[in-house]
Amino acid sequence: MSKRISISSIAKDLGISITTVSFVLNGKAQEKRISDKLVKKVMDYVEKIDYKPNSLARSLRTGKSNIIGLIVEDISYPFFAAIAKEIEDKAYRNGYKIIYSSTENNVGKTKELLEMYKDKHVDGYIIVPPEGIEQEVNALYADGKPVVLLDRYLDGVEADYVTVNNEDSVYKAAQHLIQEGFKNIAFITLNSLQSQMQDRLSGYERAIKEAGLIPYIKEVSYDGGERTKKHISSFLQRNREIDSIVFATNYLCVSGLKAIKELGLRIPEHIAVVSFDDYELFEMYAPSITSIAQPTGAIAEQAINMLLSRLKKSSLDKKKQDVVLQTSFIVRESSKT
Amino acid sequence: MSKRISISSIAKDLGISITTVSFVLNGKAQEKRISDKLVKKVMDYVEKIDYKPNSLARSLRTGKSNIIGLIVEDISYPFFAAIAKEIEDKAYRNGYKIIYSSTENNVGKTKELLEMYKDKHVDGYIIVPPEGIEQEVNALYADGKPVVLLDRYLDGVEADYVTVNNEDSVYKAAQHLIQEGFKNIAFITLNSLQSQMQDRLSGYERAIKEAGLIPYIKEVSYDGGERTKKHISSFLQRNREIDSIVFATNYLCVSGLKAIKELGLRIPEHIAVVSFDDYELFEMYAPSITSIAQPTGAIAEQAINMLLSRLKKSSLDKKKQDVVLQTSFIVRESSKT
DNA sequence: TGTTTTTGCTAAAACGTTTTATTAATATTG
DNA sequence: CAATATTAATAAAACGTTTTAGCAAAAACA
Repeated sequence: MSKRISISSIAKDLGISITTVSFVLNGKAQEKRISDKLVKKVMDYVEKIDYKPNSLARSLRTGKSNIIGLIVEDISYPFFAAIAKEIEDKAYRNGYKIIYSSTENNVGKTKELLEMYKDKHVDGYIIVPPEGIEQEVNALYADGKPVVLLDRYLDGVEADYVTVNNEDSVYKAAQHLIQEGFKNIAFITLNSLQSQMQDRLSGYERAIKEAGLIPYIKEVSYDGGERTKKHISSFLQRNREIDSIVFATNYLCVSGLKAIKELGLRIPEHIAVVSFDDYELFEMYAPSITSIAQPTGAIAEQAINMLLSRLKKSSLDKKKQDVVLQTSFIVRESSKT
Repeated sequence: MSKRISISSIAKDLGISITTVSFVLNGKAQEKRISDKLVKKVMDYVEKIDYKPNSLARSLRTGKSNIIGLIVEDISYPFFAAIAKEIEDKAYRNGYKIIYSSTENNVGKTKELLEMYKDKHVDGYIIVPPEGIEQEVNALYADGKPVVLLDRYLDGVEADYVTVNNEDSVYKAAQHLIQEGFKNIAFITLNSLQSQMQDRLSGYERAIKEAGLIPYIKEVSYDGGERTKKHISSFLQRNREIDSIVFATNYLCVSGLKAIKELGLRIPEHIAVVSFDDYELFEMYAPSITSIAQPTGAIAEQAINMLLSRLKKSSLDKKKQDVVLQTSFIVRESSKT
């Protein structure tokens, strides 16, 4: 086993000082007036022995880790997995690595995660925030760590945001159903106070109100399957006049589709369906399901770009940015008369 | 801004030595014979000021980072996303964090990733290895870093493995089709030399040979959509006698389903379908698709357990372990006559 | 009592960098 | 020619830990 190679072993081998080696390695040769000859000597040697600086030592000294913390609700949801992929890819190309975690919308777990991330001296954060984490996020900001929030809004938090036009998207989706002639349009959503859910609900309510229709709102909790399906099923049975549904998320819609199938209802003849958040399944399903598609690529790109630019200039002075991206409405068979 | 709090500031505040504080903090008070009184004093103070050790400094000194590197093919594939979630969860509960990356089966990128991970002093690795990375993986092992390989096998590599019974699963799937009376059974796979793909192919070939049938093997490359579909489509058109297909992966099957639909063929009347790797879509599709389900939870759990146990005892002496988990065969409508 | 053991604690080195302050040598100026 | 400015390089401190080796006092022993 060869002796551990370090900046000081290089200095010794070359008969020069550690400082000089460090300057050369950090591209400060010009600024610090190291002679070209010496620069070349160092570079050649470093090349030859394939020296790689120890990033831990560097981080300890500089306080920068070149790590970005990514905190999403659940990395196994297609939406977040897709975003994670894009973010990782771009971060990697900029010399950053990603540490990720899933919050499962649990505030306690999220707080612990933030502790651990801080401890690892993460340089910046991309967070899909659960409710109740406002203080901690503000603390990060106060600590000079850039934060970009994703997917949802947090009141009274000084951070950059990337969201989509939730209200308007659902408004338009409901309008589409109205135009197609549906009269009793239901909205099935999570029992959650998260901003994106509230906004989607508002969009529905606005469209229904404008059209002078009766709102049918059902809030369910998502448990990954059976119970959610049951709740939707009994809701539909108790309100047989419902002729169409807007689902607030794609997994709720999947549960809904199962419920509808079990009830023996046909889409769209008996009941029309529109879902927020597109999903491969919706394209393939028979009938195919109309949906509101979020631009995952653009969301991820915006988020990582905003974070990287903050990291570059440590420009916490710049005013906070809100970016609202546009969804696209994909009309398929499930909503046409 | 309060002065940065460290082990030495604590020592100073308490009028004792750094060493003592460190010993107490690391639970070595007993061993090092620090008096109970002093231990309590330190602990109380640490509690009061909510001191958290700087993990960078600790890592620099100890060479341990408490970070696990997770390298998968593509974090946005449901299979890998599901595994990532489980691994992250368990690692987190054991005080480890996960850094992840996607290789996209690119050897060059993977090598770079391993460089970066080494640089970050990652303690252990869970890798879904692309072909051609054998040397680098062996180097990790030689370096004393535990490695667990996932999903596929690498010849001549000293590492723990977690895989599934690929050969046998496909053998049984083909047998199932044979028993259902299908005669011209095709196998559509990736043009890849990866072990899991080769094993799946072998299983198909064995079943076909045993039954004295003609093999129909089509290797395609996966491009995420259109071209793959076209290739499958033209393959089916050129071989109209084919009455059933086994797909080697779920995304190939999705492309296949699109091709089949476009050709106007009905499942299973005109053509039966079985896919490797279950997918939510298969359960919901009309007709529902028979599939070979991988136990993602068990795979992830095995992998992280094996890695954690190696990390605990740094027991590189222990012989390498191969764990082969069993898939389950889910018969649905697409393969029944 | 004098010697050895045990107890309780600590000094200082090491991990591998970055960066500030400084020095010595050379070049430029008045 | 002496004084000043520039060039080229370096010593040493700092980042915050862990850990080896050792020391002084108290206790146990002969």
